[in-house]
Amino acid sequence: MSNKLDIPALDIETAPTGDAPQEYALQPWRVREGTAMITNIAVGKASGEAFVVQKKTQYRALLRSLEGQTLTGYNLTFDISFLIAAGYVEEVKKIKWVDAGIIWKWLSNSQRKERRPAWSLADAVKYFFKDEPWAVAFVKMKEQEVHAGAQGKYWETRAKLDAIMTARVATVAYSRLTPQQQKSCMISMASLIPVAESYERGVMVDFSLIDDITPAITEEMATIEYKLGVHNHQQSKVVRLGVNGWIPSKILRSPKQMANLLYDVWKLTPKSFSEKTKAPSTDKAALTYLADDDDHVIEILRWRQLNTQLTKYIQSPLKSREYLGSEVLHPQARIFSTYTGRMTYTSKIKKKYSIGMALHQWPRQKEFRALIRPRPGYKHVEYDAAGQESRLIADYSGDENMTEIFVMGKDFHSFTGSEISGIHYDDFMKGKKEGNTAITGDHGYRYQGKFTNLANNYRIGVKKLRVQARVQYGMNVDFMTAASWQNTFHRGFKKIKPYWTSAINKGKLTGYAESMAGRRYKLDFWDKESKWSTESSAINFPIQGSGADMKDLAIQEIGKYFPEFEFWFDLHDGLHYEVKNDVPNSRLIECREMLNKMDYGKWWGYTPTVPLTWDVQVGSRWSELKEL
DNA sequence: TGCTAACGCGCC
DNA sequence: AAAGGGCGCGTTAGCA
Repeated sequence: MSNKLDIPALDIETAPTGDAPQEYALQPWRVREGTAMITNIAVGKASGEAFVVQKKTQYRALLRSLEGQTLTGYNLTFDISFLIAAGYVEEVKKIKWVDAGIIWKWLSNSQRKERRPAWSLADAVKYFFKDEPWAVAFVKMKEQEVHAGAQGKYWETRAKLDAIMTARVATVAYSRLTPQQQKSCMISMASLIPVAESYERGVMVDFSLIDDITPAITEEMATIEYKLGVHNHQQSKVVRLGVNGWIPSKILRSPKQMANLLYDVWKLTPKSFSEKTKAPSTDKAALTYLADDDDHVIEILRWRQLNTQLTKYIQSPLKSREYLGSEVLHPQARIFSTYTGRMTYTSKIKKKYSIGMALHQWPRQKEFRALIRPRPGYKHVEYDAAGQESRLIADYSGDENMTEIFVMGKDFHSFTGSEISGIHYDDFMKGKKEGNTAITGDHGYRYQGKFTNLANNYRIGVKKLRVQARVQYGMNVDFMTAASWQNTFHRGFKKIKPYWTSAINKGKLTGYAESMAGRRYKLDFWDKESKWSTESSAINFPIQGSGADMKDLAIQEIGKYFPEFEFWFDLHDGLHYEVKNDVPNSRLIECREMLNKMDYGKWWGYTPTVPLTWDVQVGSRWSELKEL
C-alpha cells in the first residue's frame, strides 16, 4: 500500500423535491418516496481541479467512470446512502471509499474537545491549513447559512470547494499516520458501505406488539400513582386507569419533586447525594437501599422502570413512525463515534426530527427485543465476540491464570465462582452440570463469579461494587462480602492491577493510549483535577479500543467473504445481520469459523496471545435468537 | 419560548 | 477522600 493518498473527493448536494420539507434533503430514504433528490455531484482534487455534474442523466456515467478507484469524501455514509437510494448501488460498490473525517479522527483522537463544530470539514480545514488564505476564505464561506435552492451558482461553487478541501484534508491527514495506523484506518473504512446501506434500508419495528404491551404498562403506572397519591390531580376524577389522556405523574418524573416526597413528606433518610449539587439522590442505587426502610419505595422503583420503557422505547418509536409515515425506522449510525472507536446510534436528526430509536440502548427484556424484526424473507443473525473485554484484558495484562482459562477453553465465570465458594474447579463444573442450585441458581456461585469478573476489570471501589451488585445484578451483599469478592478476583488474577499501573505509565510516557490495531487516544490532561479520569482512559482505551478494532475487522471480512449477509446494526461486541431465509445454517457457521481464524497479526501487526473467538446466533427475530 | 444543566437510566 | 469506562435519550428546572 502506498504511503501517499492523493485521491479525488466526491461530494453530493441534495434537496427536497417540490413542497417537501427542507430537512428531507438529509434523509436518503425519501428518494424512493420521491420527496428528495440528488441535485449535483462534485468531484475535486487536492490540486484544485474540480467539476460538477448537475444532470441526473449523467450521474451513472460519472460513477462508472470512477469504478475501481479510491475516492474520499466527508461524512460519506450520507453521500453513499443517497447514491444507493437513487439506484446506484452496483456502481457504489465498485468504488473504494475513504472518509476524510474518519482519517482525521485516526490522527487527532484526543481528550481535547474544543473543536466546533466537532470534526466538521470546516474544522478540519482550519486544523490542517490555518495559515493558508484560501482556507480562511473557505471557513468563512461555510459559516454562512444558506439553504439549498437559494442560489444555484453558490451551491455549484460550494460543492466544488467542498470536494477540493476534502481531498486536501484526506491527503495530509493520511500522510501523518503511522504505516500501521494507515492500514487499520483503511480496515475501518470497510464499514462505510454496510452502514450506509443499513441506514437507507432501515429497521422494521413490529408496532402491533407495541399496541399489545402498552396498556399493561400504563395501567400499572397509573395504579402505582393512585396508590401513592402522586397522580396528576387535575385528571384524578375524569381519567380512569388506562384511559386515553392519562399523563404520567409529574411528581415521580421529577428528581426534585420525588426527593421532596421521599425526604420531606415521607421523612425518609437520604442514602446518597448528587455529585454536583449535593442534593439528596433519588437514583436507582439510593432507592434500592431506601426500599429496606419503606415498602412504598419498591413501587417507585417499578414506576421508574415502566416510565423509561414507555417514553423511550414505546413513545419514541411511535413519534418516529408518525414523522416518517412508515413502520421502517432509520436510526443513524456514526462510525468511530466514541473516542474508543465504537459506533453509536442516534434517533433524531438536527436534534428534532425523530427518524429512529436508541437502538444500542434497546432493553434486553424479550418483550422489547421482539419489537425489532428483520424484513420479511430474512432471518436475524448475530455474531458476538465471546467474553471480549475479559479476553482483551487478559492479553494486555499478560495474566497467566486468565490467559490459561481462555487458552484451555475453561469457563471463566465458573473459575471465579469456584474461587469464591472454595469448591475445586473440577467439582464446581461437575456440580454445574448436575444443576446444583448453589452453583447454577439465580444468585448462585457462578453468577457471583460472573459479576465479580465483569465488575472488577477497572478501578472500582468496594462501595460502588456493592451498589452494582444490588442494582444491576439484584444481589444484596454486605460491604465485607463485596470486598472479599474483589480480593478473590485480584488474588486469582494478579496481573490486573499491574496492568493498570503500566497502562498509566505508558500513557504518561508516550502521551497517548493505544489499541492493538494502533488506534490512539491522546491524553492531554494530567493536572490534579483530571488525573483520575485521564488515568482511567489510559486503562480503558486499549481494551475498548481493541474491541472496536475487532468490530472493524469483522465487518470488513464478513463483507468480503459473505457479501450476501446484509449488515444491519452494531452493538459494540455484537454484529447484527439480516440474512435471507434460504441461506443454510452451515453457511452461518462457516462465517463464524472465518471470524475465529482471522489473522490479527497480519492486519494489526500484533498477534494476541488469547484466542479472540466469536459465537453465532440465529432466529426469526431478536427475541428468538438461538446459538448455533 | 428556547436554551442548557442536572439528573436518571438504558445498552455494551 | 474517593473515584470502573464508553455512549444517547427523555425529563424537569432554571435562566434569559
